[in-house]
Amino acid sequence: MGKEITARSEDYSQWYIDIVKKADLAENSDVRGCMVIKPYGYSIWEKMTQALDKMFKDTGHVNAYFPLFVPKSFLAKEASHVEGFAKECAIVTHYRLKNAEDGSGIIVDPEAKLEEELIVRPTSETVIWNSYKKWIKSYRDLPLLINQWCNVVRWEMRTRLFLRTSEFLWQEGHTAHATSAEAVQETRQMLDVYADFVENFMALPVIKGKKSESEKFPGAVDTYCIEAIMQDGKALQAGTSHYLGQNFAKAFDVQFTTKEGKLELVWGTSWGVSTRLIGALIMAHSDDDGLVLPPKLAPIHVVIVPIFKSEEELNKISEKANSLAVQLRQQGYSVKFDNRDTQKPGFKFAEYELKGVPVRIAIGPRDLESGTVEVARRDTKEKKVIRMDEVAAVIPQLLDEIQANIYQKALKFRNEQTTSVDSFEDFKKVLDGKGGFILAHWDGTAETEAAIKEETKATIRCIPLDAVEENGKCVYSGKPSGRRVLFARAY
RNA sequence: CGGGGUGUAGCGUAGCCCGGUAUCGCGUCUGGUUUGGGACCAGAAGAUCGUCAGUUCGAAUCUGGCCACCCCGACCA
Repeated sequence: MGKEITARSEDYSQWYIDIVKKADLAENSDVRGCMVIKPYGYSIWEKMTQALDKMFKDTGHVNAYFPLFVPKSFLAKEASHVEGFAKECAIVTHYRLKNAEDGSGIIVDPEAKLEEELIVRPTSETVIWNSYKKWIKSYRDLPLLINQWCNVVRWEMRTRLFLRTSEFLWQEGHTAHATSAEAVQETRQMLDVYADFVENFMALPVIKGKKSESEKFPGAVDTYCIEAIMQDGKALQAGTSHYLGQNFAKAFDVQFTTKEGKLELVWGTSWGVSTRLIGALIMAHSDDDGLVLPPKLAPIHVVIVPIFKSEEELNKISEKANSLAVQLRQQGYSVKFDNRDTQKPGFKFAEYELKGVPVRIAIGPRDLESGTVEVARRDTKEKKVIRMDEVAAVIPQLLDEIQANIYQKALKFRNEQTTSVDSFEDFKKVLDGKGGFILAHWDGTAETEAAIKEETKATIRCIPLDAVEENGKCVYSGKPSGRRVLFARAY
């Protein structure tokens, strides 16, 4: 770890990059704005995708795959959608290279210009709704509940590992329904699925809410989101679920025949989460010794580190370690026995702490004599010696405890970092002081929202779904407001 | 695209003001001693100093062009 750089220091962003690199999760690619996700980082993504995919299937969705390329004309069909993405598109204009006539190397063959340019998908609404037009004819074809795991490209000006890269991995659900009510319900259901995942797997509390008009997804009628808080007090949008109304059905002319024989436009939703969640996981839980992974997403639950002087000693320890590993694996845990003789135990301890492995078991000569092991937990750094025959019973309990503890710690932090303010003075004071979430009254206008953003860099993260109705005055304009909304500076 | 900055070994850097073929740390390799919290000692390998041109007997250092990257803004999961 950097000497003076800590989870709360001003150089938080450097601290974050340090953790990503030292835990061996990812690195910047030589390709502009792109990221190489290394095996350990990818294994965390796999844990996430497995859990999410199961949740999607459990709510009736199926997976499919649609093309990477979006014809320019598709994108243009929904006016606000193009407008929203136009500034960050990668565009394919040619389909062939050739040797330059002057021998200067390989060039784009000017004769191989595409009739119509292809956009590398920034999101797939348009390609998918183009298919839906062909697939949906009758009420019997609805609802259509499809998810796709893929990569998308958004040509961002400035990028940051996991949080914002030109290309990223994600999941995008696209559904079509016969009624508005059903589509709204789907939108809300998937928001709940995301909140459930982030809270129960990532151990990160979130606030569910609705985006303001200016923050909503281009092409959506309503955008719902979950907002989490990071250790530096900034907010991070962890997932979004959009109610599309009939916007894309109109744009792609997707109509169905109702039971009554009438022709109607279908109602849509879309929802997604990305590899950004890995960034959230790091920024929410890591400490100055590295990553802290919640057990439910840890690629390795338990690492066993032998402490030995001779090969003979290692053999004796291996026997015990392997039998422990077998027991734990039978219970469904992922166990690594690190018997390398090229690194010392102290080095291994530090390395697995960097990687956030929740539980470490050390076995040395002393333990062989007394029939014990040393168990250390990553979240609190506590160590205790237990009998070897207790391991199979103690570890599952300990992992559950760690999962719960990490969540509680994050929840406590979130609560401490949430402040209600009633004046713009306090608003600015809190923002520049402790930061975090601010609950304040807002008059509901885009002008006020923009003015606050201009003056403070804080944005309306969401209008919380559980906001209590209370009469108040907008902190900026003094006009009446019926509820508090959530402000913060955000990633 | 505006404002600022930086390019020196696999990584991080010193040297640049005031020209004389490059410093230190990490890592790597070899040998030995070590091994219950990131080992130590000794040795070795590894850099046409981003790039092109200019000034000069001589350029990492001075001058100019180009390229790349980073930071701050605008944009964003």
